[in-house]
Amino acid sequence: MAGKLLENKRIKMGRLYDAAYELFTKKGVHATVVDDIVRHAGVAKGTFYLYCKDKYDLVDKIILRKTSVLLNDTMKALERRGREHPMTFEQNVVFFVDALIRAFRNDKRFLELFFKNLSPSLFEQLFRCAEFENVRALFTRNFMRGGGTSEAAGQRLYLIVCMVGAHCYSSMILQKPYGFDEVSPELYRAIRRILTG
Amino acid sequence: MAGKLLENKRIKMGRLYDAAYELFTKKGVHATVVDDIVRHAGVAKGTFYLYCKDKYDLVDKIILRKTSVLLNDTMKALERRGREHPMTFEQNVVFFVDALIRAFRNDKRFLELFFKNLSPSLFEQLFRCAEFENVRALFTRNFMRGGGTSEAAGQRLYLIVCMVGAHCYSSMILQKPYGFDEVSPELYRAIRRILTG
Amino acid sequence: MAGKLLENKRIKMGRLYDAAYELFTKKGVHATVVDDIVRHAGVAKGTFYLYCKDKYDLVDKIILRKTSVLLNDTMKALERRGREHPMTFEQNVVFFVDALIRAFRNDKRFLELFFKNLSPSLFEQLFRCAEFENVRALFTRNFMRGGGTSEAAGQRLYLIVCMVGAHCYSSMILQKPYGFDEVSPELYRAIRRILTG
Amino acid sequence: MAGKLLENKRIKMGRLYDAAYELFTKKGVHATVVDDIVRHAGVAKGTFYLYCKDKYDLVDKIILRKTSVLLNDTMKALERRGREHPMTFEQNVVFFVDALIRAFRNDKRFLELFFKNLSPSLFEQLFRCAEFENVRALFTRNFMRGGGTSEAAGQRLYLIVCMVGAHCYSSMILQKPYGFDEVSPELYRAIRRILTG
DNA sequence: CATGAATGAGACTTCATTCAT
DNA sequence: TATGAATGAAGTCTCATTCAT
Repeated sequence: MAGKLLENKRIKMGRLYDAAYELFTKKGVHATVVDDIVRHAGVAKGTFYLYCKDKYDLVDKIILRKTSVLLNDTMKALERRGREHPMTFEQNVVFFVDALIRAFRNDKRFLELFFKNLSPSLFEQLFRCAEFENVRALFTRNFMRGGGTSEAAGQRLYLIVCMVGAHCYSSMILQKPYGFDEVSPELYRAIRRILTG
Repeated sequence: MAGKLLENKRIKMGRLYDAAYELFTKKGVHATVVDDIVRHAGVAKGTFYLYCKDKYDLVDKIILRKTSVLLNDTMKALERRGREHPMTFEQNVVFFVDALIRAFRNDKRFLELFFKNLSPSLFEQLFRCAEFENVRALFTRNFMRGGGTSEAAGQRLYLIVCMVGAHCYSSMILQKPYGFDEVSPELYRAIRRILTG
Repeated sequence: MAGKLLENKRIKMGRLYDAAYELFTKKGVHATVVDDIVRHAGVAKGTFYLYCKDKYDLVDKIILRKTSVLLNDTMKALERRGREHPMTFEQNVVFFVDALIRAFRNDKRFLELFFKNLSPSLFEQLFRCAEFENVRALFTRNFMRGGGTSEAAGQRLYLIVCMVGAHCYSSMILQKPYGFDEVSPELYRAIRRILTG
Repeated sequence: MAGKLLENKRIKMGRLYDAAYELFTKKGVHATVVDDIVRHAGVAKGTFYLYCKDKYDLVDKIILRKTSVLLNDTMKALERRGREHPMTFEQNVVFFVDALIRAFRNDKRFLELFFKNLSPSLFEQLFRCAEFENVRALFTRNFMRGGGTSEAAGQRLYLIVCMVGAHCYSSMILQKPYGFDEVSPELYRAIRRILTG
């Protein structure tokens, strides 16, 4: 019995997530009204509030889930690759950055949703999630093998993520002042220069 | 006469800008309603729509004006300083980055307003404004003196701005994963590494 | 259960209709604001828009309903009367005209609301409604018994309605150039002259 | 000097009348905003209120002027015709009705403006205007020559005007339930039947 | 007289949220 | 749990009218 109810609940949530994701990325969060979401999800309006505090809570939940999956997939790919060809820290970072860039290119609407809705509370949750912790641990381990400190590892990775993230957003969403590919040589050069020496 | 009317118009606009800026940065754009703005500005609601298409138009106008002023001030300071102590490209960039960081630190709420409301159309306008053009021209000139190409100059400066901007936002607004000062040594190191070699 | 909800819905609609009718006829449509209507009906503003597209949609709905009821009542009275005393076509028309005039006299404000808000779309709906069809059918039947064509029946009835309607409006609302009763002898004479011969 | 100023005033008024007439008949009175009128007339908004109490006052003025001109022209034509071929009362009425119908057919938008904006105050003014008085006097004179009373003359003419006016409005504007021409034979028959016997 | 920027009441509408069923 | 009608605060925007210039 309980299993059936729980299953039902998962289905409803899933329908809400999918409908909301579709609408948020297509029309933006502000322009998407709860009515749209429940109509597309095929549930009643009251049901929405059974599962989410409000519309913005749902945005956070969606970003969090999507991001976890993205990080997890990338980590798995990184490990698979690492087992076949042992990689340096630098190679690791480049592989990781490439994976993120590819993910964003394939889903620019998610890129936009992500950056437009970063809030302290969401950021907080992101940093607490297990997937993120795994990523950080891996890079720190690798970096320290090369003689660096754990702090430097984290910070350099962080600065690179800042640079790459902002560049993705700027070039893919705002489409100014450079196209993404145009800057690629200088971007990879900058990444290497930050990591080495 | 006409002078008085024009003066009056400038005053009204100014009051609207100031009130809106105060409210947008304090409560956020979404939570600020036009009624608040006009009440604080001491003008009638109709007057608001005499000057702006809507609330979001006013956000853009405010960011545009604030940014122009910021760039302009920084340029002037840079020139003043340059006349006293001739500087290399690297020193120029560091001076400029410092000025922006300082501005953001002094007004974190503007930092937040800025990054939360970057839209393609606003970005477009920013890049067309004269102040921005001046900045780009100066750096390109300086960089080329050191033997680099105009393209490399623009792109490196752009990547640095991406990195610094995202770091400011992340550390000052989201306050994760690092505090601003904590990362400073690595940040300046990264800037130098990107610019040189 | 559903019955209770449906019942509730009918009550809300009814309260809106009654409040709006009262206000429209008292202050005019233009001067009646939706806020007034919902305040008098004791429902929320949102509820108003649950039932009507806008204020003018409600005007149409009210006129349509009132008119249907009026026609229906008159038809029933006509039939009752006809069963007791078989009537000629002419007597039928006079009976009908009398009923309409009496209705308008008793509710001059409805008369005004009706004529001030006749629009092509409302007229269209009026002509499609079942009650109207019944009236037309009855008269045509009666008229043809006297040897006339269906076309002549409809058109003569129509011209009489034009004359009587305009006279009611003119004399009762505009109160110029004649009072209603003053013209009555000539009016009934004109009706008989149009119908006969 | 004074002449020049007066002349100027007449020009302004004329421009306002023309612009307003155009807009009122094209978009309706409600949808026409004072801004539209003054923009089309090429005068300032304040000027509008120098000449009219408000928008509805201007509607009345326009209808009054147009109607006077229409009545006047028709009277003149009637007299011209009467001098050539002496006419009976019945011929007079038919000539007059024909002229009105023709005028409405040529300018259906005026027909609509006229009937949608008949108000007690406007009606009052219409009946006081000299042109209207002339029409009434002429018909009464003619009718009394045939032995009728002045009252009957006025009332029969009035009932005919009611019938014809309502029929024009209904057939030309609402376009229901009959087209204008369809009913013409019955209409003229009804007019004759009302007038004679 | 002429102007048009400023006014501000108030129009219409939306939509997140609640709650009786 | 699930529903969806009802809510009403809050939203954006209009436009007739005024008044300082």
